[in-house]
Amino acid sequence: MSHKVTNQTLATQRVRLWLHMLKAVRTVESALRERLRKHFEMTLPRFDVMATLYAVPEGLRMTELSEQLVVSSGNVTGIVEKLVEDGLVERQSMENDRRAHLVKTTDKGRKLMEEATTAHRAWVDELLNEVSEPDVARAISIMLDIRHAPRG
Amino acid sequence: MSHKVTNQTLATQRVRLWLHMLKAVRTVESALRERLRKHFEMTLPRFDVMATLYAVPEGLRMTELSEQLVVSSGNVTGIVEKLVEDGLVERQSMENDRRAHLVKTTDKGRKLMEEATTAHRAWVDELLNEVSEPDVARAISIMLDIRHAPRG
DNA sequence: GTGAGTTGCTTTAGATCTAAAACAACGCAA
DNA sequence: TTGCGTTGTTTTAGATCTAAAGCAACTCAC
Repeated sequence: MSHKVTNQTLATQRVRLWLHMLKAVRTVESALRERLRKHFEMTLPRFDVMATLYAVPEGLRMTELSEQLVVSSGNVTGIVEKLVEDGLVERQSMENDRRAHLVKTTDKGRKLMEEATTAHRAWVDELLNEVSEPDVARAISIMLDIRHAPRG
Repeated sequence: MSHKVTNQTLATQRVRLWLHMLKAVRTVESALRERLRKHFEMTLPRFDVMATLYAVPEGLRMTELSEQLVVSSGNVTGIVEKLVEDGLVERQSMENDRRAHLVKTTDKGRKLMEEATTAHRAWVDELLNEVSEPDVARAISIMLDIRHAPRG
């Protein structure tokens, strides 16, 4: 049955892809982490939160942050706490729902991210330098396919 | 200058790709973590180490493990320690280099991984189900490009 | 209105992680 | 051989992370 054989091979290839995705992500993360620490004395998770907030001046709720970043809500609580201590973000209670908090960057935070996002963009461009424009588009589409696959 | 504009757009697209890669990886990791815990009472990092060792019966040194998995050596020390406690792997001192240790799966570990790798393969196949065969090949190639990019 | 279920977030316990220091073993030039 | 830089791992301190429990606020059918 060539059908079965084909599927098995495809499954094997998908596992291979998965492992390569993991390695690629960890390699890039490692490079970004090192540079963020060196140039901005900032950790990668904190930058990720800051960058997400920097892109949305109105601010985001904790839940929205954790969904955007695909991390647990408890995790976001801790990171935001540190960022508040550093004066980079501020939390506001929401009038229509007293359980929720709106998190937004402070002036200090925006000032920092003005430089940090520029550097980050350049670093990512450099780290993904080998990926051509058509491949970038194709890869984005594939990553979206993966994320939106029907979950059993 | 169309050259500059083109490059800026490409840089922006590369950042977008990077963010999509992160989300895709975290989404798949999350699904795998949940299933590993449910079906095998095992964490993802421990499975990753086990799977790497399971593929190499002769065993691997700590450094080789950390390079394969793209994690710090200190991290591997901790994970392997837990796996030894669980009787899933064993450490042997190497005769030609007394600093190094060879880590290999035990019978118990191989027995477990016999089932676990099968399930894992099926899960990954399901989670990446939307990715066609040509796209899988393309994506693998792109991931390799990223990992082997010249590092500044 | 009110009680049950849901939601938004924090807390807790415990497992990863990294960076950097510490150490012992190695290798090799002088 | 002896000194010294390198290598392989572990240790340490501290920052993330997740899962799950805990809590308060919200919703909505009754």
